[in-house]
Amino acid sequence: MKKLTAELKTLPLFAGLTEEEIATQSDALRGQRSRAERGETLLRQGEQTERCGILLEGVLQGYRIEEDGTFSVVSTLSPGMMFGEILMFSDHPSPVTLTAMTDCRILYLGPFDLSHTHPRLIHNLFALIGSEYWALHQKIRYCSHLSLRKRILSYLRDHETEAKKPFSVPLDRNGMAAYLNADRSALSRELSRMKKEGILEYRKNRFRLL
Amino acid sequence: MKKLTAELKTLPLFAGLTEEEIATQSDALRGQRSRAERGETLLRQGEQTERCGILLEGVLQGYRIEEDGTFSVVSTLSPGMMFGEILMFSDHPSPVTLTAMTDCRILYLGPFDLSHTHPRLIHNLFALIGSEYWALHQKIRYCSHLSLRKRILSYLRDHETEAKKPFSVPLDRNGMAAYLNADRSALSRELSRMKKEGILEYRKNRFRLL
DNA sequence: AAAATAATGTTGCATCCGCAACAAAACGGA
DNA sequence: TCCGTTTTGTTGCGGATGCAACATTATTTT
Repeated sequence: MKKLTAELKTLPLFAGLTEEEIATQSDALRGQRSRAERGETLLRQGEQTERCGILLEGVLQGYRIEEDGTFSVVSTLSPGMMFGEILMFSDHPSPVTLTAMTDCRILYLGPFDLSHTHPRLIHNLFALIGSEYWALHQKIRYCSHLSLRKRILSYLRDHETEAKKPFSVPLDRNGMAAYLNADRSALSRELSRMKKEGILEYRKNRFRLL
Repeated sequence: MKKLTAELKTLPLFAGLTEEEIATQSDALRGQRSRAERGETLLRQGEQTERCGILLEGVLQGYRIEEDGTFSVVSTLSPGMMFGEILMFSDHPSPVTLTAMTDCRILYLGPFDLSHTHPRLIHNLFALIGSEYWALHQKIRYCSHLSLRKRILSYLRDHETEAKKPFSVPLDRNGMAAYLNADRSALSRELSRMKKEGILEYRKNRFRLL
C-alpha cells in the first residue's frame, strides 16, 4: 500500500494529506488504477459519470464534434490533472469527448461520499476545478479576438515561458486550428506570414516570439 | 431569522437542507445580504476573492476586456446563480468582470470552513459549479462555428423553449455580438439577411425561429 | 413634448480567411 | 531504404465579415 500511495502523494488532489490519510481516502473513494492506449476514448460527449479520473501519465485531449461536423479542441490534460470531477456532482452530460493522445495511466475515483471525504481533499478538488475553469477561460480569451493573428499571438504569448525563448505548444496544427477556431490552412498561412514579417520563428510545435 | 431563511430555502445552494440547517450554515458562512445598483461592478477581472455571492434578484453580466480593447461577454447570471464560488478555493484571479445590469440583491457567503460545512451544501456547491462550467461550454460551442450564421443559429436554438415559439435572449445586440465573437454591425446584417430569407423573425431581443 | 442619449439597422469597402485542391516534408513501419 | 501515411505548407478564389460612417428607431431625461 505504501508503494501505491507513494505516487499519489505528489498529486495535487492529495496535497496536504498524510500517506495514512491518502490510503484511507483513496480506499474509501474506490481508487482504481487503469490504463488507456493512445487513441482510446475515456469519456464521450453526452455521457454522464459518477466518478472522476486523475491522469497519472500521458496526455489527454478534450474536444467536441457538433452535429454539422464542426470539430473543436477544448482542453489538453497533462499528468496530475483531473477529468469528470465537475460532472460527477452535476446532472449535466459531458460537453466534451476525452481521448488519449498517448498511452496513459489513470487513477479513477468515486463515487464520492462527501460526508466521509477529508475536508482538505475537498478543498483540493475545488482548487483543481478552479484550474480547469481557468483553462477554459484561456480558450475563451484567445478566441475573443476577431482576427486570427491576434488569436494566434495571444495563444502563443501565454505559452511563452520567457521572453524570446523558444517554447513548445501541446497541439499540432490541426489541434491548434481547432482550438483557436480557425481553418487549418488559414492558420498555416498566417503563421508563415508572421514568420516572413519577422514576428516569430517556428518549426512544428516549437515556437519563438521575437 | 425564520424570515431570512425563507428566501434561502428556494436557492439551489441550500436545496435539501432544513431551515434549521440553513440558518446554522449561512450563519457559519457569515452570510451577508447586500445590494448593488445597476452599473455597479461586483468583481473585477484579475481580482481574487475568498467569498462567493448568490444573486437573489437582478441580472449580472460577466465580461472581459483585453489589453487591446477587445470586449467579450462571457456569462449572464440570473437569480439563484452564484459567482466567485470557483475562485474562492483557487489562487487564480478572476477571469471576468462582473457588473450589475439591473439593480440587484446579493447574498455573500464565506470564507468557507469546509470541515464545518454541511456535506449536502458542498454537494450543491459542486452542482452549481457544474452549471457554471456548462454555461461556459455553451459559449464555446456556439463560438466553435466558423461562420457567423451558424454561431447565431446555435445560440438562438439553445434559447428556443419550444419549436417555432417566440423567445427572448438575455443580451442586447452589443452583448450578443460580444458573446458570439462578432462585430455588432455584422451581426445586425446577418440577422436581417436571415429575416429576409424567412429563417427567423425578431424584434429587439425577442426572436422566433421558423 | 422636446431634446438628448442609447440601441439598432444599413451600406460601401477592403481584406481576411474559409474552402478546396495540391505540393512538400516528416514520420513510421516493413 | 523504400513506401505508405500523416502532417504541414502553399495557393487561387470568392464570399463572409470587420470596420467605419451614417440613418433610423427606441428609450430616457428634463
